[in-house]
Amino acid sequence: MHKHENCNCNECPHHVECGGENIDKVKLFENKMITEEEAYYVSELFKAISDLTRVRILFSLLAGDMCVCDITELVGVSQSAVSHQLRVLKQAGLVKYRREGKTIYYSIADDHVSSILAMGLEHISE
Amino acid sequence: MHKHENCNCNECPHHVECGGENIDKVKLFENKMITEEEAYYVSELFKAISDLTRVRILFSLLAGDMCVCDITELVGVSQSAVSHQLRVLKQAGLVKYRREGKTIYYSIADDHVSSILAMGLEHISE
DNA sequence: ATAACACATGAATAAGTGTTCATATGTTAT
DNA sequence: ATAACATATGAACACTTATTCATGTGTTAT
Repeated sequence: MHKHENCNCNECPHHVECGGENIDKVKLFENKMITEEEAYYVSELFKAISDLTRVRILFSLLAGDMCVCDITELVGVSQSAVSHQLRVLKQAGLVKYRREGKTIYYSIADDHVSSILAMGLEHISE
Repeated sequence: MHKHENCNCNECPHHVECGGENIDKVKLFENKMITEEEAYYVSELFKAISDLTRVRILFSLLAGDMCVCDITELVGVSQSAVSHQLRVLKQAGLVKYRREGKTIYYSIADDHVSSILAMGLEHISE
C-alpha cells in the first residue's frame, strides 16, 4: 500500500492507519474469500426471490403443484406477468414444470428452495 | 367465475375447465396464503442480497467485523459504492455497526443472516 | 483551530427490471 | 381444418437501482 493524499480514487486507497491492524486478518481471509463467480451466482439466486410477484408465486406453490391460471388468480396479476415471472423462476432453478394436456403445472424445484423460503419468512417475523 | 370470451383482461379470468379441478385446493389455501405485506418484506429481504457487491460484502463480513476501508479493499469497488451498499444492508437489518474512533466496524447482524447466506452458497454448489 | 482521516450522502447518469399489450405457440375438441 | 383454450413471448414503457463524482459530517492529532 503506497503513500497517498486525501483522494477517493480507487487506485489510491486512502487509509493508512486502520489498515494496519486488520490487514493480517484480511490477507488471511483473502484466500478463502468467496469467488467472484460464486458471489454472482448467489446474487442471481436471491435476485430471483427479490420481487413481490415472484415471492407470492413461490409461496403459492408451497401448497403444491399449480397451473398458471390458478397462480394467476391467487397472485392477482395478469397471466402474462405470471408467465414472465415463471420464466425467471424456472431459469433460476427455483421451479420446475410438467405439461398435462393444455395445462402446465409448476412446482417448487426441490426442498432446498422450500427451506430458503421458510428462512426468509422466519427472518422477517422477528 | 363467469362466462367469457377469449380475452386476456384481468377481470375476466379466461380459464373454465382447469379451474374446476384445482379450485378447491386453491380456495382452501387462500386462507393460509402469505399476506401481501409478508411477501413484500420477504422480497425486500432477499432484494438486499440480490446484488453482487452486497453479496461480496456480506461474505467478507462472515470472517468477522470489518471496517469500511477493509471491505472496500476486499470487494474492490469504490469506497463510496461500499458505503451506499452498506446503507442498504443496514436498512435491511442484515448488518450492524459500531464506531471506534474514526473507524466504523460493520458486522453480520445475527446468526440468521449467516444461515441464509450459507444456504444460498450451498444451493448454487449443486 | 487546522489538517488529515474514515466514512456518509446527494445528485446525476447509465443500466436493469416488471408490467402491459398484442400476438404467437402448442393442445384438445368438434 | 377450425375454434377455443392454456400458456409463452417480443416490444415498449415506466420505474428502479448501482455506480461515480463531488462534497459533507464526525473524529483524532497537532
